[in-house]
Amino acid sequence: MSNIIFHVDVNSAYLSWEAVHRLQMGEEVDLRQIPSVVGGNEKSRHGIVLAKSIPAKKYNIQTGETLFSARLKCPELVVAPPRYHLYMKCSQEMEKLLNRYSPNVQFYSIDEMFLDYTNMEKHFGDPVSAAHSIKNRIKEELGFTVNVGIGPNKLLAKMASDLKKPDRVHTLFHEEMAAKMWPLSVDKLFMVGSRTAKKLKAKGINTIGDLAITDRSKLYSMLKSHGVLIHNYANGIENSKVRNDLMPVKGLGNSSTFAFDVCSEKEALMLLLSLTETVTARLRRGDFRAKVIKIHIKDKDFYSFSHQRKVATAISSTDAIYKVVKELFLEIWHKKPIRKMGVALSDIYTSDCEQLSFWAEEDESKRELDKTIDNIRMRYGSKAVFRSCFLHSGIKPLEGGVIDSEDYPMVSSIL
DNA sequence: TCTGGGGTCCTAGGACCC
DNA sequence: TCTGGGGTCCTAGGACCC
Repeated sequence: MSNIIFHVDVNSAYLSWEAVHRLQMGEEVDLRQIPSVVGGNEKSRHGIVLAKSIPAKKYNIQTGETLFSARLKCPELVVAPPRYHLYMKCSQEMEKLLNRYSPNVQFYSIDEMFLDYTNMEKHFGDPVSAAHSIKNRIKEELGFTVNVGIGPNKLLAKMASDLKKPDRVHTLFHEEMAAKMWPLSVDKLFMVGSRTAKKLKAKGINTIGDLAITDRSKLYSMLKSHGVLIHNYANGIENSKVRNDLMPVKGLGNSSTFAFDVCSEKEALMLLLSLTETVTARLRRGDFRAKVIKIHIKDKDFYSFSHQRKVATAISSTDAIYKVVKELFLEIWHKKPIRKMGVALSDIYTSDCEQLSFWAEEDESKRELDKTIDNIRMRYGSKAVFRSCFLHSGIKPLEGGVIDSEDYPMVSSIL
């Protein structure tokens, strides 16, 4: 008995959601019909394309490129600032709608979901009809279009949803691979990015079909385990389950690109403290502790480097983690102006299975204080309490995280 | 007014142990 | 005397995804 998996992919997600919202707000022009993008704030150095309309795509505007370069391609380009909270809401509404078609819906990303349609025919008909029903209901009830890909596993369903866009249903079963997937350029395959594609093409492997018939041992010697993975994918082999439970947290981090390069140690440390506050609050919110603390820095020339340390006991307090963050920073920073910094935590443990240790108690009183502060922030807002060192510093006490358009980070100088 | 943020997984190489 | 081999753990960096 074979599985039927759907992959639902919102067409130009951020841009579609922005367009729908603006129409609802009474705006006349539909962003989807004109060359437009959702893009970050250039003054705060977040000026990249986050999503593009289909007319913008005709100008060869790419997701991730700078707004500066996008405007060179299309001077009349309309740029809309992002509204992440709105997009989260749209995503949740779509998930709710999909849950009416199957109890097993996996939230894969803000704009992509898998739905296990196996054994659902008796309720909603054959897969293609059900997919059309889903697609059309999303359009009618929520106002945006999606592609639905249907396949025997998640990989082929995802590849199917990526075929022709927008507002389409495609199937991609094993017997259809030769016609629908193998002629595509190898970089269209999930998990073949630009680096791998370049290596493959250098060896004359240009299409997914070429990859499918390449000798596995050759791919292994070229790309190690990743070579075997993409060889399987090129042949439609993938068997992970659609899972609607939450994935266990492996690590979490927050980073920020600053509006100005940071040159002083004092300012850098304050920003790191601010990032530490943000990420540790998230850690504690999940009732987690971490053993590995990592910082990463991107300097003014875009050169990136990182430094990490594993501590003996899993910790979660702002102070204990910041102490390590500070050490790490002082060990690697060589005075070069900083564009971006991040703090990331991994090797995560849940508090309930804590191995009690003599040293863990050091963190206990701090943790109580943090808990109190976390609760105040949750109840009265993130600005209700903050460390006095941030007062008049020009630095946000909680740096990092997604930034909505009305909430620009403003880091000038502490002097 | 040029280049985001949040993730996961893998590998190379060094330290260290027996 | 002149250079093992296996194993684990750790760090830094890089690949990929959205």
